[in-house]
Amino acid sequence: MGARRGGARGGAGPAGSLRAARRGRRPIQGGGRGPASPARPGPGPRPSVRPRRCSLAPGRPAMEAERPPAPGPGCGRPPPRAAGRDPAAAPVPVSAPPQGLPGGGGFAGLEFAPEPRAADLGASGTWAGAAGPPTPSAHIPVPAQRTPPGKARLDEVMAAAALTSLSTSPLLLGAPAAAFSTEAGAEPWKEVLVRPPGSCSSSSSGDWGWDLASDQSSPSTPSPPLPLEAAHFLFGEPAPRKRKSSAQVLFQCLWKRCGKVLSTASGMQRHIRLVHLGRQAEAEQSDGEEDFYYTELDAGVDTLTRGLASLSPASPIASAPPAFPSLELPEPLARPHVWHRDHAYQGCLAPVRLEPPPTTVRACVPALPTKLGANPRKPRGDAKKCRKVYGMDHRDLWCTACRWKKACQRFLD
DNA sequence: GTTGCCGGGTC
DNA sequence: GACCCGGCAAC
Repeated sequence: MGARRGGARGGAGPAGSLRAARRGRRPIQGGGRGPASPARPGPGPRPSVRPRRCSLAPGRPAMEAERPPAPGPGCGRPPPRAAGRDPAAAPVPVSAPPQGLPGGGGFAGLEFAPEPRAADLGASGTWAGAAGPPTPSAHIPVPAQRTPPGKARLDEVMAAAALTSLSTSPLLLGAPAAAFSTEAGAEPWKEVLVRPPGSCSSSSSGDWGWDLASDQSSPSTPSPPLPLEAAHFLFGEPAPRKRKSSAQVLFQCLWKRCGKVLSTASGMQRHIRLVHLGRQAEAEQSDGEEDFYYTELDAGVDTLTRGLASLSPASPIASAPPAFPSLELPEPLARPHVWHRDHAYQGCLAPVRLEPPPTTVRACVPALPTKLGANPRKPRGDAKKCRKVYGMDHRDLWCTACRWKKACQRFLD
């Protein structure tokens, strides 16, 4: 390290030479400093905005590795991996798992994936019974042997109930099948998240939501489709993990006594703008600086998630959310990760998400009264930073702020 | 010793 | 404003 610095500035002789030294270091910026910075696009001018890969989950694999076994009696299906090795399921052909949803968790533990694909499954004969065609069950062909015999009935009933409720849900009726297709090349979350910034202006088309706070007082609100997650809350069940690929990102308003949940960031911003900021929808271009307080409730679990409990009390973020009215998400779902776009560093915001360019989505709470000045220096976050995650060797993967030795913008605390 | 990042400098 | 880094404090 010292050597590096020495080269940089230590020999600072006359300004000219120093400047020359710096110039010489320029190409380094990408990583010349480190031993490797292979993938630099070119010697051209430094791009102000660099293509960023999705860094949602630097540690994701680990996360998946430690995914807990499917809990409880609700669905006694063993995890897919185990299924392959289960001697009882030995005769199952290799092509078996349509259940091969990674993580096996399915949507809130309800394994409806097989249902829309019943035809395919039938063709490939992958039903665990394997003895014959899918059983002419009342509603859906539930894999019989996947569960202990005693629980099969319960599963069937639950699956039927779930599907019944699902089939009546406007959301799901309207949702493309891709939303629940497995891999199929479709990444449904993209469709949800990567919406053209302007597209949200066309009425309230895609934005459904409900107001947690006002629900109790304003019965006129059309009851939204009950998300499975919510169903699990209501029923007091621990919500199993959602499938990652279908991770449904919700956005919850953090304004006091609001708690509104919307499905899109743009919708949430519009909600905040209209309801809380009192702006008209067209005002989004107004000053380019707006404060939104909302958090993302994401079923996708990543290592950045630490839950609300782990927020340091000194953290402004911790004090930001006024209240989560009644929404007590199980830890893996409550994702305090909030968006922050920083003008200065073009800090990475979580990739893959498009937001109205001129607005600033903030996690910090400049407008709310906070204990300012208590700590001149921000307490060090315990999140992994770019340096730690990517290492010095991949400095070009760091967020800009990290490269500039500023507060990391990618792994917010 | 390492790491995050503030403060301040250069361009 | 973008970029960079010395140096400090937290770990």
